[in-house]
Amino acid sequence: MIALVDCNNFYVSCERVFDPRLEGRPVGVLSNNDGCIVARSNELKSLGVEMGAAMHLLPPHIRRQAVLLSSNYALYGDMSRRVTLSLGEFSPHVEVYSIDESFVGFQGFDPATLEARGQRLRETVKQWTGIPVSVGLAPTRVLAKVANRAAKKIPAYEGVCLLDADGVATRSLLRELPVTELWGVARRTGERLALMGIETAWQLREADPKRIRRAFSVVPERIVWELRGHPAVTLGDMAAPKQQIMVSRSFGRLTGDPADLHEAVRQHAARAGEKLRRQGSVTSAVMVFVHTNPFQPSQPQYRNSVVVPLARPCDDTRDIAHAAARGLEAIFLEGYRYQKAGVMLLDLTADGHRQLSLDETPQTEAERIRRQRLMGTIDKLNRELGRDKVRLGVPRQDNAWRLRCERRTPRYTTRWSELVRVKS
DNA sequence: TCTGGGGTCCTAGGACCC
DNA sequence: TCTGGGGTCCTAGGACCC
Repeated sequence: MIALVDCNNFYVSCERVFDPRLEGRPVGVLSNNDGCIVARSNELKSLGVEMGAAMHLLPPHIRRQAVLLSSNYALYGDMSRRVTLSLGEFSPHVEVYSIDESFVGFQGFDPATLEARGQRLRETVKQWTGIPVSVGLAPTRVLAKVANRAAKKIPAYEGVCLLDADGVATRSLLRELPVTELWGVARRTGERLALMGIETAWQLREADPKRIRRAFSVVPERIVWELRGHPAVTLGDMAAPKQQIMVSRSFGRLTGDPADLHEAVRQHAARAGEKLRRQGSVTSAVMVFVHTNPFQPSQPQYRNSVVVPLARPCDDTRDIAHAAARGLEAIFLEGYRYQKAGVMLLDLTADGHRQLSLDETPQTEAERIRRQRLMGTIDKLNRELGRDKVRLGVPRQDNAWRLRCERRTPRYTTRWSELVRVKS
C-alpha cells in the first residue's frame, strides 16, 4: 500500500501558521507579480474563485472580503521541508512529489493498522509543523490520489481514506468521479475519451487497456491498470538531477528597453547557474527566449528563442551569462514591448563526466580549480548572507523587470530580520 | 495597469546507417 | 512496370503535473 499525503491548501496553510487571524477567512495566495490566484482557502473556494483566476478580473466584492497575499516561496519551501522531515518518522520510503505532496510507501505494514497510522501521521504533522494534511491510502498511486481527494472532500473520512483495489467504497467513488479528475487525465484526453463513451473513472477502469493504448499511448493505458489496482506508475527518482533547468519571470511592467532585458537575462542566468551547481551538473547549451504579452493581441506580437552552444560544458555563471547575452542580442528586436524573458540550461551532465571535444584546448587544471573556487565562494556567501548579496553586475533601481509582490508576508522561518519586526 | 513558473514523459517523424 | 528493410538517434511538439 502507498499513501499520498497532500497538504491542504498548502500556501494558505503556511500563512495561517504564522498569522492565525487568517483562520476562517477567505484567503488567496497570488502568483509571481501578483498576477493570478495560485492557492485558495476553502472559504475563498466557496466564494467561487477559481484556481488561476486573474487577480485584476476578480469582482470587487471578492477583493473586499478576501485577504490576498503575494507568494512567499522562501517560507513555503522551508515549511515543505519540515513536513517532509515529519513524514520520515512514519516510513523509510518518502517520495517528495511536489512542494505540497509526498508519496509514503507502506509496503509490508499490516493493512489493518494503516488507517490508524494515517490518523497518527496527520496529527503528528499538524502538531510539529502546524500544517493540516490529508492522507489517501491505496494499492496504487492513481488510486491513492482518488483516496486523497475523498479524504479531503468527504468529512466522514476525517482526513484519511483507505481504498482497496475492488471494494465497495472504491467502486462507488470511481462511478461518481469524472474521468478528467483523475491524475494524468486532463482536458484533451478527456474530450477524446468522451467520444469513446468514457466519462467516469469507473468506465475507464472497465475499458480495454489495449484499445486505450492504441487510441492514446502507454500513459492512459497505465492509468487503466492502476485503477484496477495493478501498479503501473512508478515515479522517476525525484532526487535525480534535473535534465534541464529553467529560470524565467514575467516583468513587473512591459518594457522595450534592451538594458532591462539584458539585466533580466543576466539575473536569470545567474540563478540558473546556482541551480546547476547545486545539483552538481554542467551544461553545454544555453537557451534564451523573450516574448511580448500574448494577452494583448492588439499590440504587436513577437516571440523568439535561440540555443547558444557552449564551447565546453561548464557551470560558471560568467560563461552562462555571456552565452545568454549573445543569445539575447541575436533575437532582440527594437519596437516591441516585452513581457517576459527566460534562460534555460540544456544538455546537462554530471560534473566530472565532461568530455573534451577534439578541437578544444584543454583547460588547465589550475584554471578549472580557480573557477570552481570562485563559484563555490559566491554560492556560499549567498547561502549564508542571503540571496544576491554577491552577484555579477548590479541592476539599476526601478528596473522594469523587477517583480511586483506588494503583499508578501515576512519570511518567518528563514530571515531573522523579518521575524523580529517592530511595528511603529 | 493588470493573466505564474518550472518540470517530466511520450510519440512522431526526419536523418542517417548498413 | 518498377524503386528494400530495418535499425538508431535526435528533435520538436503535445500533454500533463503542481
